[in-house]
Amino acid sequence: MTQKVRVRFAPSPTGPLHIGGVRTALFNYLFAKKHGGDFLLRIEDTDQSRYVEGAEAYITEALEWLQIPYDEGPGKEAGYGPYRQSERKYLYKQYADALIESGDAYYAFDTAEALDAHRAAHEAEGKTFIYNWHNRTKLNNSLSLSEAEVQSKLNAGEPYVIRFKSPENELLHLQDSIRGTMEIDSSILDDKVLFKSDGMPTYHLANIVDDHLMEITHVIRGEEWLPSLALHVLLYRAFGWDAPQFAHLPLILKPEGKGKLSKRDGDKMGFPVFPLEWKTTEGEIYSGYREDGYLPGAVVNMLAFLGWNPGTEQEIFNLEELTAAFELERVNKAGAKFDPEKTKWFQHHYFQALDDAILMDLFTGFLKTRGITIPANLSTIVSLLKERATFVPDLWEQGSFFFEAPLSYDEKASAKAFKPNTPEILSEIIALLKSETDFSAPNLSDKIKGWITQNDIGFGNVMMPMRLALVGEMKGPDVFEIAAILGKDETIRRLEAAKSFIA
RNA sequence: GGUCCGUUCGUCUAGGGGUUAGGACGCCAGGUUUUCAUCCUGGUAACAGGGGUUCGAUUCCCCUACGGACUACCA
Repeated sequence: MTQKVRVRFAPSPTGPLHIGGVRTALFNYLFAKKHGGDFLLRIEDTDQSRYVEGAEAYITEALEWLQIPYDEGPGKEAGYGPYRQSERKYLYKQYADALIESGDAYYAFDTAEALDAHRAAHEAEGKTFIYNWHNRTKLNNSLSLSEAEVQSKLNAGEPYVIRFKSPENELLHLQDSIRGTMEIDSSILDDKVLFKSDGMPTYHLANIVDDHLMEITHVIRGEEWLPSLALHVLLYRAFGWDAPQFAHLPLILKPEGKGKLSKRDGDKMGFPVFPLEWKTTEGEIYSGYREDGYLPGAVVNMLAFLGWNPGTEQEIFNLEELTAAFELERVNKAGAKFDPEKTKWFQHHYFQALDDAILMDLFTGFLKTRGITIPANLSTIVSLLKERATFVPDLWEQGSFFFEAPLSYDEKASAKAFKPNTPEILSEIIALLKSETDFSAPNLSDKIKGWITQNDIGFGNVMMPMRLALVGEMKGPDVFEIAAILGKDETIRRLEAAKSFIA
């Protein structure tokens, strides 16, 4: 029987979702959609002390912005909810109890201080303290204590945790869709806490129980979970449940130096590591791709290629194409250094592909916040500027002179372009323009170029001063296009201004 | 320290027992644009090291080095 594919993205609401988490969500989404399955969002908030206000809203907003919606999750109940572990709290204890019943888990009464002391003592001898078969009978738990003692502690309300009794001396064969088979000796495993003294399950228990109850078929998560895979597989076995298929995604590393990409790298190195901007309660701001002007399609495309590739030479993929091409088997094993430059390249591509009407709206919004009056020929201006831009503000950067006359002239350029005879040339150009009734770019081009050739003045002596007069720098679209957009009066005004500047 | 995972141009990667080791980003050069950017063309640049196995290893195996993750009553 083939089960319907069901995958989940299970973040912890401890802060903004970073790019690595977004990629995990994306791969889950792609895998689900590729196989006609469901993509669920589950909030893993079993650690109340780390709960951050607004983090969950951030997660859903980010997924929405990137257009990778979940089929089930908070607010989208589908019979498997609730989807926040804090709201499922009542569920977990019985499963922990069942494990005690079957002998796969036990009560432990060791205090945090006692455990710390053990760790310190071991460390002093250069050894590592592991709570498992080799010392659990010497510690304070239901394996070392008599039944009566355990019962009296329980009755007395003494705090306890429930630990998994990991097997000794067993060679485990673990399967991973990306890494193949791995062998682990169960003797090195420690007896992880499944149920905390505060009445909440740990990640390990809640995760397995929920994945089972929610009928998850494939667990696609970050490589940082690889070391707990053995525990999880053992847990499924202890419950007598079929384990889902696992896939551990490679890490995303920082662009330079060592280590995985972290919160602070972004703003330190000048690129966002978060999809959306995030403000901490302390007032710190972490920049986000959305606020920095990136298009969601570009971010998705970039993320998809971090650790995955289609095996062809195609690099530009929209969400539908990604869905069709995505295969877990083509995900890499090695961690990938994040490259902000490549992200810009994707952004440039998507920006160029942006619908002109949408771009007009975006740019209009930008101009309004600057208090610039919107000219009637804005669409012509945008079409001239678009290919020079990667972000909306670039349009302004590249073409502010369409809206404001230059206040100064680029020093190097003016030293080169403005010569003693320039005022004289400008005067003649002005005279020529004054008599012109057709102020279209092609006509202007014909007339002025004709005049230059006729008088044998040299193009550089006319074109450069003209550009400088109109733009202020040596940049921008064709001068005649600029003049046409500026119109007769403004063009002449700027040429006059340049003339008097030189004189 | 222990356990596990990994290692192809600077970066993302394709490939896989016999290849001129392919593409993309970046960078450099040329062309277009009498400016700038875009764009086009070309160039630069890699199989971590050492042992095996093999007629032949970048590809398979082992070791070393390096990188990373994990090692909480966090996820």
